[in-house]
Amino acid sequence: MKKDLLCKGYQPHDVEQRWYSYWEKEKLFAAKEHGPQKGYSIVIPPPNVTGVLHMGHALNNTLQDILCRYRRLRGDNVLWMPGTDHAGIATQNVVEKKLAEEGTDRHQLGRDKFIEAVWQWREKYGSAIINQLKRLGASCDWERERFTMDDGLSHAVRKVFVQLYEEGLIYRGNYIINWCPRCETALADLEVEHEEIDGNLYHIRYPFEGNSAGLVVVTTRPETMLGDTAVAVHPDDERYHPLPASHVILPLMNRRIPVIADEYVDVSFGSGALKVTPAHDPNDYEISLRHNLPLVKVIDDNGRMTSEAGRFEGLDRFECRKAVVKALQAEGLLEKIDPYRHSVGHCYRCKKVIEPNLSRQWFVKAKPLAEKAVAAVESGQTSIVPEVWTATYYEWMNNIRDWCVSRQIWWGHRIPAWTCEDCEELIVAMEAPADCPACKGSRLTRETDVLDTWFSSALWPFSTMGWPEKTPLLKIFYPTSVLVTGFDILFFWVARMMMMGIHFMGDVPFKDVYVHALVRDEEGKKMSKSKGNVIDPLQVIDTYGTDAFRFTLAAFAAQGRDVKMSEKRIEGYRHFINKLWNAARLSLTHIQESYAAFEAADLSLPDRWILSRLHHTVAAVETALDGYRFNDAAGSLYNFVWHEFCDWYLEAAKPSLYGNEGPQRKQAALTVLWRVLRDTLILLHPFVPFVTEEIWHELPGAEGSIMQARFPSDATDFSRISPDREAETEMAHLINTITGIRNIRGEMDLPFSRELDVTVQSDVEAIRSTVEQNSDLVKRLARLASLRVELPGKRPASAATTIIEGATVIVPLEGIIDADKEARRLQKAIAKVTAELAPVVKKLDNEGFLNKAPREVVAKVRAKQAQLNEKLGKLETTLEKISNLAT
RNA sequence: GGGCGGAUAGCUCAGUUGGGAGAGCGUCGGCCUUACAAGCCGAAGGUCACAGGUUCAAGCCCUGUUCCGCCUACCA
Repeated sequence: MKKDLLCKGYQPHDVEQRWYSYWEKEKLFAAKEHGPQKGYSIVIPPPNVTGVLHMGHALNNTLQDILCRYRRLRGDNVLWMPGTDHAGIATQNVVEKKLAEEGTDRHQLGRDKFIEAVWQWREKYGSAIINQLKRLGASCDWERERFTMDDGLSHAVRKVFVQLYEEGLIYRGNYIINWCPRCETALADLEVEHEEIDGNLYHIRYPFEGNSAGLVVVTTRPETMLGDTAVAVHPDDERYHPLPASHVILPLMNRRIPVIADEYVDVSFGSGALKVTPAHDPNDYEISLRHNLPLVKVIDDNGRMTSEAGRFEGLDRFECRKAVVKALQAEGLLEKIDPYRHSVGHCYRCKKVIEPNLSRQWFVKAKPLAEKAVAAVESGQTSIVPEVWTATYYEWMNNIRDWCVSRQIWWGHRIPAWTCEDCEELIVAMEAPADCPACKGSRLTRETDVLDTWFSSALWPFSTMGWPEKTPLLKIFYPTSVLVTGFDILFFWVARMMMMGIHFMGDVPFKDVYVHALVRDEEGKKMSKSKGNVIDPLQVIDTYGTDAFRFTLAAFAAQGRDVKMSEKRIEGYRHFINKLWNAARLSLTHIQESYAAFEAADLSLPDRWILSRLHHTVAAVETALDGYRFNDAAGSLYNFVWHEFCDWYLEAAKPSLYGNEGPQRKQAALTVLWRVLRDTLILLHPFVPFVTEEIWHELPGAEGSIMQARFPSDATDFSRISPDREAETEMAHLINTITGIRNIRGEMDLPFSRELDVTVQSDVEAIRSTVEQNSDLVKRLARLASLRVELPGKRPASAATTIIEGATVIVPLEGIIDADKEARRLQKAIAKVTAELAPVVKKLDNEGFLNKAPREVVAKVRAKQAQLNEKLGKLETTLEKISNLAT
């Protein structure tokens, strides 16, 4: 026995480090670029370079790793493509914060220097999350690690941009977009988080010219009134028939603005009169186009009031709101303020209130791309699992709007567009043009905007594989086998990858999309730093070990339900790892070599039984993983290892293993034990890679890494293990007998140290012979002095009795048992059987059931009735006997 | 406003074509039985949210209600 396994408890720390470096050194994660094997590929959802590993990453990457390790065991050529995302806004924010601490900012540095600083930051901190993924055991092909800003991917981004522009699928224009005054950039609609906020509805009177009456408009953002260029009413609104006046005077600004009629106005809201601020509201902007209204921009890109805001110039937008309200009150034009709960958009990066703002931006025309992406799912080229998400996917895709892809930040892929200073020609090209193709002028200025981060990640499945080159990787691994992701980025990322993949590769980016749940805290709340309910995966790994953590994640990853995580649950699965460890310790004290084949004739009933159970477990794990039912796979393994292998098989096999039954039996038991342990380790390896690798190297005959093993059902010797129904039935008889005796022990307070004499009576030949042939086993596991097996007949009056299927277990306890107590025990059992019998009888009394239910169902219920009746009869007889003794 | 999901044992949750209500943790009782006290053996505990319907049969299918949660939306 090796020294590592002397430890009574599994110690994960050095084990994890040791084997991870071994795997890397041996290049066991590497995908092959040629060879006969089937390709299986996953691209990692690239974490932000600024990121630190959180529970979401842990779940996401554990599931991917399980799939990759499983497919390797199945003999596939696996590519798990790793990498990180440059995360434009997030990274820029981090570096800007750092600059602020150093007393400078990006404007002082200038664009080039700033970008250099970001790259430096990335060199220094960008690999943090990669190392954290390694601690999780992630078996990515690290030598292929990519970054969305590296040369190859940047080239792909430019290529895609230029082609889309040339195809008319990218355009530039002035529109109202979501502007974050904090980040000083435009955002896509998706990047705005709406939140219900308690605000106010301000009713403001706009007087007519030379007439104080005027119209009342309502708004939640009074500061925008400074930019109003009209008031609109609905053309069918009779209250305003005919229009009361052609113009009103905009308060505070004393601007004369028209009253117009537009069908957009909702007559039921407020007074039915709508203030129109074209530069700061998307709907108002649309109205302004229809009526040729001027645009007045009163809020600048920093959220401060512009010179167009008159005396409010320079005020912050929220300060201005207060000032405007105060000024209106002073002039008696503020009719009232009602509390009003409404939804307000916030920046998904910095959480500040976004401002709809008019500016010139670049857009992707999404509709034509989305249509094909919808068709691909409808036709089944890509399946979304669980299926409920397909509806959400369709819903969004079918209502998709153009995607604003330009960002006014510095860190990102700079848009490959140039404007000619002389003739204003717009040139979009892969490389900087030498001169203007229209006027031959040489004064060209490059677009300063960069692209949305999600633009480059939309290309991830093919850009990481070397596109636009025709690489072997693309040939073997595109489309990828599955994308594993959380539903929170279904639109941000998955949908856009679908669009880009289909458009540029002519094929979907993945065959399956497995959408997993979110990890929440134990109360079901989203984990967040501000709530303080965050569990740090790295700390969990330190405390409980990676394997325990991974198994917990897998066991709770049921489809369609969030994972509620608590340390207590992880602790429970640590016990499981330890159980496995100790089962291996026991096994390895006996196993001396690899035992290739077993002689069927030498196998005991428990031997045959555990091999049969192993067969079923292999099938269950396979089915579960093929259907992304990780919790089912984990559950099957947990039950097999703990309750079948440890609780029954190992206990049953001990005498054989210790040689008490002769060398032949010992050899047979060792052969089975070796085989079951080996296959169990392989089955478990995708879930708990470290402990299985550690044990593997102690297992005689196990060559190399467990990663190179073959999955049991694919192994050439697996056919010798087959389901054995006879063994399962016979073993059930033994388990029933032993459990029956233990039950009596427990309920009659008979300590384990007290050996009992037991009689088993049965009129079923098969049961009698099974129990008889395995009487040593029953005696040992039930702790008996003697065991008699006989036909039903006489029995001692003073005894405790348990009725099991097909037999009666009798524990004579002359002078020791309490007759009253036994009577109560029997009465309880009778009550239980009676309760079970009721619905069965009811069914059989029902003619409809007898006529219409399938024959086998009726037969099953009849058998159940017979069995329960027999049990009930026996219990009643026994009770009668004992009652005669009771006082 | 639109859409989706959830409600099963004290807690957290499984339950895949409708035919036996399950697990883990917790609780209670008993065990130092030569791998494991991070353990072993046993027990208790549920009108499957509520009200109807379909069916011979409903946790599962249909309708409605209540309570949570999430996504989505340009009514100021």
